[in-house]
Amino acid sequence: MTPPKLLDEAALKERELLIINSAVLLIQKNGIENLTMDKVVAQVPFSKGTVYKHFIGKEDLLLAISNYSIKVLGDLFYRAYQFKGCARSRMLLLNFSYLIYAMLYPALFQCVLCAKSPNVAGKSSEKHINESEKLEVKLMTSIHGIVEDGLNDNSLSLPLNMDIQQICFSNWSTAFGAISLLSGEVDQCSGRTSLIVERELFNLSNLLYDGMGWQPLTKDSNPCLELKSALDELFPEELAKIKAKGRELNFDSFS
Amino acid sequence: MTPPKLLDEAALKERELLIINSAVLLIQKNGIENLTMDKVVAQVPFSKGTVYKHFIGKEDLLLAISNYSIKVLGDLFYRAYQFKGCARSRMLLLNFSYLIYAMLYPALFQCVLCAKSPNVAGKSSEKHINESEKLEVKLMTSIHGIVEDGLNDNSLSLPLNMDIQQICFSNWSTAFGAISLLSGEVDQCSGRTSLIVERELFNLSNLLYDGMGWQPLTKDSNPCLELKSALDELFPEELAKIKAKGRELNFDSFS
DNA sequence: TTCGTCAGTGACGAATCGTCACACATTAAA
DNA sequence: TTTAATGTGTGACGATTCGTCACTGACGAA
Repeated sequence: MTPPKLLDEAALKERELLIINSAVLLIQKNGIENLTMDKVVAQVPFSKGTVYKHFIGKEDLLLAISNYSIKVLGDLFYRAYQFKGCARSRMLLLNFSYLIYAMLYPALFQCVLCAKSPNVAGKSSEKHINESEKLEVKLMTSIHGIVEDGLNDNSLSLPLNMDIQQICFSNWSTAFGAISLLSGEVDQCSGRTSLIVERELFNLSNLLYDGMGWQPLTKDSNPCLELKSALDELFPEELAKIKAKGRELNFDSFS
Repeated sequence: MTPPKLLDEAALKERELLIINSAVLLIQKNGIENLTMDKVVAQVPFSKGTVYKHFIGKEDLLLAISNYSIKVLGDLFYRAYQFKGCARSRMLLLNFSYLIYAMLYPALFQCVLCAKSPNVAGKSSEKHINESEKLEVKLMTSIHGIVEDGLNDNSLSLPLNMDIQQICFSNWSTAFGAISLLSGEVDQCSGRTSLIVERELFNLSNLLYDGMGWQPLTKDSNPCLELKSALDELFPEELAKIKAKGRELNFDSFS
């Protein structure tokens, strides 16, 4: 009479990942707006009913993809956090890991943006929403850690009326604004042709840190070269993949 | 044999605006994702075919709504640009006019974000795309003007390796990042509850201006109070409307 | 009056969504 | 082994939505 559990947890997870990966491939090929549950089902060795067992709807699948993306980004952030060097340099490095992520996985980046919209979050399952919140906390952990390192080595002091969380948010929203406005493939703003995302992110981050009074411990000759070599050391594979896509991080324009 | 033009331009424009307004009302009620051409047609004294004469598809309508929104925002920006006071204060004021816009017309704000996505831009008519580009130039004009005022009165000097356009973009993306991350009605990030959008926008903008070395000409005692009174003077109706919605700009938390 | 042109119509096919009645598999008890 | 109960998987189905297109009617010119 005991209700039998026929499926083990691991198989379910694996299947979920398979569905997510198939959906990501479809998004990369057709664009996120043309993602169709029917197409996903066609790509996958399960029927529609089974897919809907995992995701209560299209939006729920989208949120799950977003969560998967945030895991990927969280890994990049953590690597930046763990890198050698002074806190300010690592924070800049972290922002550039965000840019690398946006350039390398534009479809994933877009999924995260879409998942933020209330129409998606409102139609998703509690399970995936909770997971989303946990993942974002983890994402913030790396930023938080770097800020605390900066506070501890006295290179950074909290500005008036600001706490650590606000500092973290400042950095996050700055990077988010620059990257989301500039990383789109379509030139959205006219006259924006002269804006180069890596250069603006570099300048904007440094303006922000200067505004905070965040001092680099190493009075290095060229912070741009320092960033470049750190990126080469920390993200060699990612940079190679970006190069393979024909889009290269270019630091020559602002030496 | 001459083909008769039976419809005058003005009537067409008026009808287009009627369709747009009906669509905006529907978005406010049902959310942007549930906007349906059928529903729009039902709200409007025209048939589907006529609506499709004006907009080649749903995305084209969305872009048209976005353009309409940018006009509204452009007006707010221009009022901030024309206001009295030093350049830095007016730039801060402009950023807050952006926040007022996002709070007052969340549906419009969301439409602009959506219209940025390639799937919308890719399916829109040349006519609306061109209009979009022109409008964004106009939007940037106010920002550009304030920066030039700052340069002219020597309160601001261009940072190393940055031109006016990059300064403009810095301010724009900073405001965009903070507002788009925090103005959502859903608390998206966990732990974000302690972040207050008006406070973070204030702090972030000032950090940026400090980083640029942008000096306020008036050594006023309290820049926050100065902003508050400027907003009261420049946007009394808008602030009243926001109050009527139950959401008030609160400056008490960071006096 | 007759014809040509154009604004306007709404029924239609295609595509998509999510559901549900049913079929199959596995285990426990008889 | 048989039977019952429950978990798992299926894909046909109705409901929506999209954008089109053959048709109607109004108006002016010949």
